[in-house]
Amino acid sequence: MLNLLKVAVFLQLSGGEALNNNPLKQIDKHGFQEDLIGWFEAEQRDLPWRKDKDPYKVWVSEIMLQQTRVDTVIPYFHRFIEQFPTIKALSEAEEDKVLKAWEGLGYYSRARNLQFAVKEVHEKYAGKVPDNPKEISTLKGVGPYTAGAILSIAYGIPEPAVDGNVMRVLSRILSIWEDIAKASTRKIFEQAVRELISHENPSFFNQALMELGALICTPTSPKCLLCPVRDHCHAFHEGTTTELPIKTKNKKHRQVRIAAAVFTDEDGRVLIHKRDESGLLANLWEFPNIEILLPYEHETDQLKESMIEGFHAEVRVNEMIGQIEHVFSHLTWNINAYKGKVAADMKEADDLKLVSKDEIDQYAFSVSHQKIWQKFLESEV
DNA sequence: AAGTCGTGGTT
DNA sequence: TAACCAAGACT
Repeated sequence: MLNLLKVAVFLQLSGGEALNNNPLKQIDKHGFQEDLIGWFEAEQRDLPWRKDKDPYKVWVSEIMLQQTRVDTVIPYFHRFIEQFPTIKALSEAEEDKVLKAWEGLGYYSRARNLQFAVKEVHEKYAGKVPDNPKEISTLKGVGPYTAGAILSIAYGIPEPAVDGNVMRVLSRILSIWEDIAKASTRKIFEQAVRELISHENPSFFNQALMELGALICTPTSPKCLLCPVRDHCHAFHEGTTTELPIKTKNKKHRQVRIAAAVFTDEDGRVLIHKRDESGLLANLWEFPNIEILLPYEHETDQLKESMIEGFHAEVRVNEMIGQIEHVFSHLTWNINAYKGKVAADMKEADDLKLVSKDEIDQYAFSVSHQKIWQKFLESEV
């Protein structure tokens, strides 16, 4: 017999109005769950973090996947788990090794927060990842999404895991016109998931919503004709799939002018500097550089002066080796890269080293500084 | 609430 | 090609 029980999904909209003043969305909850999970069982991608339910591996994958594409994460995940296979292994690793394993993946505080939290699990929780919302949410780097993802996927606990996919998919299915760019909107979708989630298989339910968003219910040109739950989709029936979700656009970011130099000594060793422990590219290595303020004059002199003030390093700045544009999320670096010379007897420190060219690849650099190094190598040919 | 925090792929 | 986007968290 068909189960045509309709379940009212009450949405607590922003503004705190009473529930019965809000739009009421009706959906065949069990039919939706079956269609969604059935599709996921048949069509899910074979991904390395889906081979078992090890909470540590689920955790690592979820951190890596934050704002990062699956195809990008896969090779990083393989290498990371090979190098740090357990909570104990990551707990005991040097931070520089962890950052090196994360090199190129971006959002580097994720790596440091992950290791910090893993140490806490190792010491405070005897190496067992917490299996409840309260404790797991206290871990550094584990926010509402990641907490729900680990709890549901690794432990089968019916907690919402609302990411951008889930908000896009459910905004269409339930016809929710709230602005998903607002932080407060996530709660509306969490409440919707709490009412819709399968208690028999919360893991597949959550993963299926995200998989559907990645493969079918895409931001542009959703493949509605292939969608396993289009019969349940309000936007499909109303013809509004291309209008949802509502997402206000962000304003354009600022430009920052940078002068950087690869300084070598008489032995060909290269001067590198470790960045501050907070802020942009925290604790990564870099080639000495400064931000150039208006009126953009004498930048090589400014760089030389700052090397003396900052490091007591006497340097000479020579020819430009390249101009690099590097785009971050919220700003763009316009880098003028030079090469130069530094005295071999310069005083080194924990955050300032002279290393041979062959040793460079042992240090973790951002992609922006890898581009500078590339220009230097080209200039040496 | 809004800005910070990376990178590479897509449109 | 410039803008947008991708399994967010932190301040």
